[in-house]
Amino acid sequence: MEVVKNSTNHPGVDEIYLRTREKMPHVSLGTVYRNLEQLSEQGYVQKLEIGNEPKRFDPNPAPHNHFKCSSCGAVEDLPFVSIKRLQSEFSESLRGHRIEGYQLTIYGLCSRCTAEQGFNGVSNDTSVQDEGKEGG
Amino acid sequence: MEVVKNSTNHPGVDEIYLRTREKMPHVSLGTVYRNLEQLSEQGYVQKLEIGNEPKRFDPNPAPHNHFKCSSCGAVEDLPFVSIKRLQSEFSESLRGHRIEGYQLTIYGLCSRCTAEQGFNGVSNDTSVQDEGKEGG
DNA sequence: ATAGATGCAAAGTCTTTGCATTATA
DNA sequence: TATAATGCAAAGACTTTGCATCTAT
Repeated sequence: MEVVKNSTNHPGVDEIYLRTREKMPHVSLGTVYRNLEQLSEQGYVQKLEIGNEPKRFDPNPAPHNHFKCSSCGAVEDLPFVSIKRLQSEFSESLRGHRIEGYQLTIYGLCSRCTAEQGFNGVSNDTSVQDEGKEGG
Repeated sequence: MEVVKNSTNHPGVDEIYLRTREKMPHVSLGTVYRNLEQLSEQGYVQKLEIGNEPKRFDPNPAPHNHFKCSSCGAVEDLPFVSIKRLQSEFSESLRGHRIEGYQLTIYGLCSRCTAEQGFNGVSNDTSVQDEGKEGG
């Protein structure tokens, strides 16, 4: 089972199921769910919950962040940001709280989709919307 | 319908359904889902997708972040962080990407639960785990 | 033989949808 | 009357679970 997750990017259960069946043609969905759950509990893989999409699994169990392309759907890894830094960002709001972790997903177009859609060649440092705009 | 969301914190569909029924005893779940969907599309409320929990709705439609208490389940609001700042954090990884938005949820114990559980009186600036530890 | 893993399908949770009915302009 | 919203229940997507069977010790 573990080989399946080590071989791909951020597959969903359905993809893992199909890939597993290529090697074990009569494996069942239930088994895939059960094993994936177990593997993530044991820290071999990381369960990803992005929006309300079906779960994905990340072969990298270390905490890190993600970028989700809203065009092609690809999920990329982003580095982990120090919780201390995060906390200083929200120090007023989080006074008295005990922070255990966080989940950050940035949405947008990946570099390939950005290029394809040809937004006047904008790139990372000019394409950012002004904050407070894109939520409404 | 809108009064329901303005009256509470971050209710789930089930809670909104129950509250609505107090005033409109024969409203149906389907109607609640339909109207909530519509209200969030129109920007009156904000749809919240935290982990793989059932959807919640936030009366505040402006983009902002959230803190989820892993003990009592409460969801608190956190201020919005400039996308520009976020981006500078990940400038290397996001080169060429077009950023549209992000979703950040911090997990932990809210101040009430922290106090109740009495973790040696730790507070916001000493309770943080060292980064890279809490994920496994 | 025993303990655990698996296949299969049923069940569960949350959400969406079809359609006749009801309310509103 | 025409248009849109609603109730109700069925259906849908994703996930979990029960149980008999199979595997490995």
